[in-house]
Parts: sequence; C-alpha cells; structure tokens
Amino acid sequence: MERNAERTKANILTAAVAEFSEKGYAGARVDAIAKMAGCNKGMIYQYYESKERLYESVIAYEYQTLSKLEAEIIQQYTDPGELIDAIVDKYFDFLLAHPDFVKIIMWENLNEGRSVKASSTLQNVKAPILECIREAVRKGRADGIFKETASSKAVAFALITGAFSYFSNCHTLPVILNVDLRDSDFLVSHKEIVKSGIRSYLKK
Amino acid sequence: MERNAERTKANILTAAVAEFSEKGYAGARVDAIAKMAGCNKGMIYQYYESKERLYESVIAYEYQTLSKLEAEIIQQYTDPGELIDAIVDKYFDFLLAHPDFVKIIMWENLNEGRSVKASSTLQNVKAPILECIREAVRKGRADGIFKETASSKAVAFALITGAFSYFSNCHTLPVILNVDLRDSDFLVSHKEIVKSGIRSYLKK
Amino acid sequence: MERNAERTKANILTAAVAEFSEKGYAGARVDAIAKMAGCNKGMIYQYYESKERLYESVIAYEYQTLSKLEAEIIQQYTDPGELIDAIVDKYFDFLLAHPDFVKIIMWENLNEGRSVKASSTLQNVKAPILECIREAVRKGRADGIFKETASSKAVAFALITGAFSYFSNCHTLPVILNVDLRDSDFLVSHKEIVKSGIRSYLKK
Amino acid sequence: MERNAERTKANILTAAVAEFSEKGYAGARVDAIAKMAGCNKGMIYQYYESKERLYESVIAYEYQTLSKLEAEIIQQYTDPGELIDAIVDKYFDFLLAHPDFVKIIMWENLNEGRSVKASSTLQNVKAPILECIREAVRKGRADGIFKETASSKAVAFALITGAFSYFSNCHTLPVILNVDLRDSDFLVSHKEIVKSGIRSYLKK
DNA sequence: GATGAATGAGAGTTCATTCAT
DNA sequence: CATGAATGAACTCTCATTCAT
Repeated sequence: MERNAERTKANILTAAVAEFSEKGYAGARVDAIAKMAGCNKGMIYQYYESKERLYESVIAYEYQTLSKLEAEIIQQYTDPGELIDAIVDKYFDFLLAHPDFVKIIMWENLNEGRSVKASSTLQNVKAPILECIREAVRKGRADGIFKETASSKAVAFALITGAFSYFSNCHTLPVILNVDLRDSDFLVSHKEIVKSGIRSYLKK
Repeated sequence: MERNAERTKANILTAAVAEFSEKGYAGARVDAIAKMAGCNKGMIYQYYESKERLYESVIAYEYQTLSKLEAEIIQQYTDPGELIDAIVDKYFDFLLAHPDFVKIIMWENLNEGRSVKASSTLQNVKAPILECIREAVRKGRADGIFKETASSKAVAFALITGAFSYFSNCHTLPVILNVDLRDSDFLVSHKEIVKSGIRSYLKK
Repeated sequence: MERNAERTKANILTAAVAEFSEKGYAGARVDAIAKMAGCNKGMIYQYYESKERLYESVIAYEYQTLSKLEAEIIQQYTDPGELIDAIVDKYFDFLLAHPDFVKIIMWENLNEGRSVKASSTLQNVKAPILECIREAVRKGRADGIFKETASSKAVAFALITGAFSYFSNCHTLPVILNVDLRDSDFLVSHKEIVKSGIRSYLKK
Repeated sequence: MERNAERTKANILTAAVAEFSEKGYAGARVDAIAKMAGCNKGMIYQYYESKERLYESVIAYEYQTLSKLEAEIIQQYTDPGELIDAIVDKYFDFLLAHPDFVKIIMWENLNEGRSVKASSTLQNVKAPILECIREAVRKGRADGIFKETASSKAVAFALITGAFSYFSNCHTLPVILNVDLRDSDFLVSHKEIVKSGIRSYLKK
C-alpha cells in the first residue's frame, strides 16, 4: 500500500465534494467519504479535523473552480452587447460542466450561506466573470450604447440567476411543465430570454 | 389536555413544514417537530407513519399552496402582454409571502425531485398560474401580438425561475455581489429584466 | 419490561459511581455503565446529558454521603479531648464503610479538583464533621483546656488526612512496608498516633 | 537530525513521566508523549514496546527517585527522637520537590497497585528512608528511650502518610477547609502534629 | 535509527422508531 | 388518544498500534 499524504488528502477532498454535493452536510456520511477516498476515517480527521471543516474545504474548493472561468473573452468582442451575450453562453457552459458547483451553491443557500458569510476567503474569492460583466457594462456606457443608469450588479444578478436556475430547478419544474431541459431548442430559447432581458435593461 | 385528532395532526404538519424547510430531510429532527407541535413523538408515527411519509406530506402541502395562487387576474387584463407582466408580479409576491415554499422546492431539487417524481398527486397538482400563462400566450397569439412559435412552456420556465431565483439565491450571490435584495429598486430592476426578456421572446 | 424514569436514573447513578470510582473519568466506559445499570446508552444521555455531567453528578452524590456523617456525637461528650478522639473514630468508620468516597476524592485530587472548584454546590456542601471539630476546638479553648492559638483548621486537616491516608494509600505502602492494614492492631496504633498528634497540638 | 538511541529513550521516559503523572494511564496519550519527547510514536514502540510497558517504566523510574533520598542524616543525630523529626522534615522536602512522584503513587493506589504488585523489582526497591526509620526506632529502643513494643512499621506508615497526604489532598480539602497549603505556618503546624503523634507513640 | 501515514477497533453521542403505561 | 421511557443501529470522532519509506 502506497503512502502519500498529498494524494490521500486530495482523494478525500474529491470524495467529499461528491458526497456533500450529493447529500448536503447533514446527509453526508464520513464513512462514505472514507470509503470513496479509499482510506479510513482516521485520515479524514487527521487532514481535515472534523466533518464541519471538511465541508468548508469543499465549499472553498468549489468556489475556486468559479475563479477558473477565464476572462479572456473580453478581448474577443468590441461590441459590449455581444460581450454580454458571450458571457451568458460562457456561464451556461460552465454550470453545465460543473454540476457539483451548482449543488454546493444550492446547499449553501439553504444553509443560509453560513459558510460563505463566515469565511473572508470565500467573500474575497476572485470571480473573473464579475469583472467581465462590470467591464462590459462600463464599456457600453462609455460607448454611449448602454444607458447611464445601468447597474452592472443588476446585470450580473440577472445573468447569473438566469443561467443558474436552468440547472438548479432541473428536477421539479420540468416535471410540472413536462419539458426536457436537455432539449437544445429549449435551452436556446431560455438563453435568448435571459439575453434579451438584459439587453433591454441596458438599452438607452 | 384536550384530545383532538384533527388539530394534533395539523399542528404536526405545521411544525414539520417549519422544520423540514429549515433543515431539509436529513437535518430535520423528529424530536424537534414533536416539540414544536406540542405533542409527543408517538403522535407523529401514529398520524404519519414515518419521517419519510411526513416529509412527503409536507411536500404535498407546500405544492398545494401554489394552487391557491388564484387565477382571477386573467379577467382583469385585455392585453396579453400586460397580463404576463401581472403574472410576474403576482408570482414574485407569492414567493415573497411563502418562504417555506421556496425552501421546500430547493430541497426537492437537491433531492433530485424524488418525492415529486414518485407521487402522481404532485405531478398532477393544479397550478393555476400555469393555466394563466398558457392562456395569456394563447390569447396573444390569437390576437396576432405574439409570434406563432412562442411556447408557453418557455415563458413559464423563464417566468418561474426568474422570480424563484431572486429568493433562492438570496444567501450567496448578494454576499458576492454586495447587493441588498430587500432594496426595492433592485427588485424592480430585476423584475423588469425578467419581464422584458419574456416580452422580447414573445414579440412578433 | 418495566418503565420507570426515577429508577432508571438512580440505577445509572449507582452504576456510574461504581465505574468512575473504579476506573476514574478517563478509564470509565459509558457502555459499561449502561450495562451495569441495565439500560442502554441513550438513557444515560437523556438523563445526564454527557459523560462529563454524569461524572459531576457522581462527585456531587459522593460528597453528599459525607454530609450524612451525623453530628450527634457532639452531645455525648463533655470533654473536648474525648470528643476529638470520637470524631477520629467516627471518620475512620465512615471511610471504611465508603470506599467509593475515598476513591472519588482521590480521582478528584488527581484531577486537580476541577469538579470541586467548578461547582459552588460542592464548595458549599454541608460537612457536619467540620462543624463538630470546630465546636470541639472552640469548647476546649473556652474551657481553658486547649491552647488559645489552636486552629480548628489544622486539627481538621490532620484528622481528615490522618484517617483518609489509611485508606488512600492502601495499595502501595503496605506492599513496601509489608504490613496488613486489616490487622486491627495496626489500625489501632495508627489511630492512636493521629489522636495523640492532635492532642499534643491542642494541649496548653 | 541527530541519531542517538540513549538520548531518545531518555527523552521519551521524561515525557512519559510528565504525561502519566498528569493524566494517569487511561488519560495519557501516546501522541502527546511522542510530541513532548520530540520524537515520533514509532520510537516509543521500539524502545518501550507498548503504552503499558512504558507506564511500568515510569513507575519504576519514580520509585527509584525515592531511593535517592539519602540516608546520611542518620549519622548527624545522636538522639533518636531528633532523628525521627529530621526524617519527617526530609520526607516533606522530598515530596515537595517531587510532585510527579506524589501523583504517580496516587495513580498506582487507584490502580490498586497493580504495577507495584506485579513487579518484584518494585517490591524490592531500596528505600533508604525506611532503613533510617527502622534504625532510629531500633536505637531508641536500645537506648531505653522508646517503648519496647514500638513498631517501626507503624512509625513509617504514620510518617509517610502524614507527609504524603499534605500533598496528595492538596486540591480538595483546602477548598472545603478554605486553607492555603503554601502558608508556611500551616505547614509547620501540620508537621508538628505528625511529629508529636509519632513521638507520643514511641514514648515509654 | 527514524518518520509519520495508515489502520481498525472502539469510544462517546445521536436519532428514528417502538412500546408499556 | 396520548405520553415519554426505552431501544438499537448508526454516526462522528479518537487512539494505540503498525508499517512502508
């Protein structure tokens, strides 16, 4: 049996992400995490001190994935409106690729954001996407395309929730509405609604 | 001590709504529910059989509150566009007034909608708001105001998630964006974005 | 199976006295206490909240046995010197009859008296024997038999430790000295040394 | 990192003395000992085989400190009574200087002397102080100063417990009696009681 | 000789559920 | 109908001990 602290610690975190995002804090089982990580419970307590702390590490880890959403797109667009559209697309893609992130954020919201509020690290997490949005709005106003009173916060909120809710409400609404979220036409329609809502808001 | 089956059963449900919406299924405690309901645990098992069944009763109960969102508004508007706007307002008001509903829906989404999917009752729950939306879209198309390809499902999805996410993301995004959701200006802006997104989508 | 909260609670305490006096706090096992008490661990936590609190209850209980050492002897003696002698005998008898008390006091001393110091109840425990000693010294001084500078505290300390150490050192010293503490001659000799030490101290 | 078997072994013992005397066998932690000793747990198991054996080594070590209580004083006194007094003083001083010894003896008493009884080494430990006492009593009887029936064991027992209990009961009795054992007047009084008790016992 | 990662048995504690009263 | 004492399985966490490096 190979001994490798780094790897074991990483395995535990990976397993914890899976377990916590699947079951939430209360529903998650330390035993299950140990089993998934291929180690025993003692290791978890050695490296993460407690279930609580491990959970916090998971939150922090997931928030960090958000900061990897690169901001390069900003250079690709000269038109601020197109830039906003591109950000919407980008964020939809990101959430689609990171279902754990979606779930963890949901758990945190139900948990009333205790971990987020408690941790200055999390509050100061770099979110390039926010910078992107801010910059797009600023540019649009400078160019005289967007109205002067447009708030980048309102845009960010609408953009993020518009994308997020497509994934966070994926188990109840579709049942009631009898729709299939994997249907790309439906996705395109929804994106279009989000984009045009923001566009209207920004328009002079 | 008064003996009253009806009342005891109702007290338990009320307490369960509070406990489950606050803590979720795994985090909820049968003891806490009994205490809140002013009865003992035996009663809970007598009336609801198990924690699981009680949870399902809570889900069903909350879905029913949704069906109380009256549909009378439909008569008040001749213009389909205005009607849609009114429905948005109505739904925001409803969610604001029913925080437990918001939370329960979130728990169910994290629970992958197991209860919703398992229960035909829940799938067939009457949601007058959906009827409303459907009717508004139908009327708009009939009047030649909305485009023929407009799907009432897309509208319903955007409308419901647009409102819902204002309340469901209330503990994480505001921290990161540094905004106050109770600020009525912010609320008005967000509603406007949702409304105009839908309007654009529907427009011919 | 009979259900009786009072009795179960009492059984737990009795079992806890045995377990804690035998093994000390760290060595005691909640499982063992439950088994001895003829109940399951849940009951212990329902009635005593935690191992720690249960231990404190045991300490308090043992201290109370001390307060049952009645003070009636005081009336039986007119001579203060004889009274002191009688108290010595009485306390030896008490300790002989209460081996759990001896052990608990020893654990507390090793525990640096944390429970005693933490609890105002314990500090204010009625110890009639102390009153007795105080009264005897006072009377002896008033009668002109004891010296004026005699301190009842010094007497109490010598008396109590003189008796206590006969039982608290019963497993090491006898081995080294090769003596048998159950030998009544040895006991009489030791009592005599304690008594005459105090008598000398008090003598004018 | 220096490799030094002797030194590591000694460090472990020193750390173990501290840990075991502070917490007792059950409360002591092997981890804590390793940390204190500046080594890792493997070393402890290499040199001492088990927690149990290490504990026994600690007991043995502490008993040996007792044998260092030199017996030279015997030459300094021609009067056996004075010699006894000197031994009392000496033993008080020894215990004051060796708090770990006091505690270990107490743990062993609570442990019902298992280690002492199990080990022939410990039973045969040289205790010069006992020799001293024996010699003093012998001499006093030979000189016709002490009574013929005087037993050196009774003297030893009274002397040792008289001194020992001043330190072993230092956390409970003082609280109840409201006295300060560091007050030198109180110490002198107590010593005097112990000495005069023995003196009376020995007197013809 | 030395390290500290890893183990597994077992400790304290919680909780859904049952059942005598 | 109602109570809350009792149960036992399962949970979080600890710790003496081993072993690959």
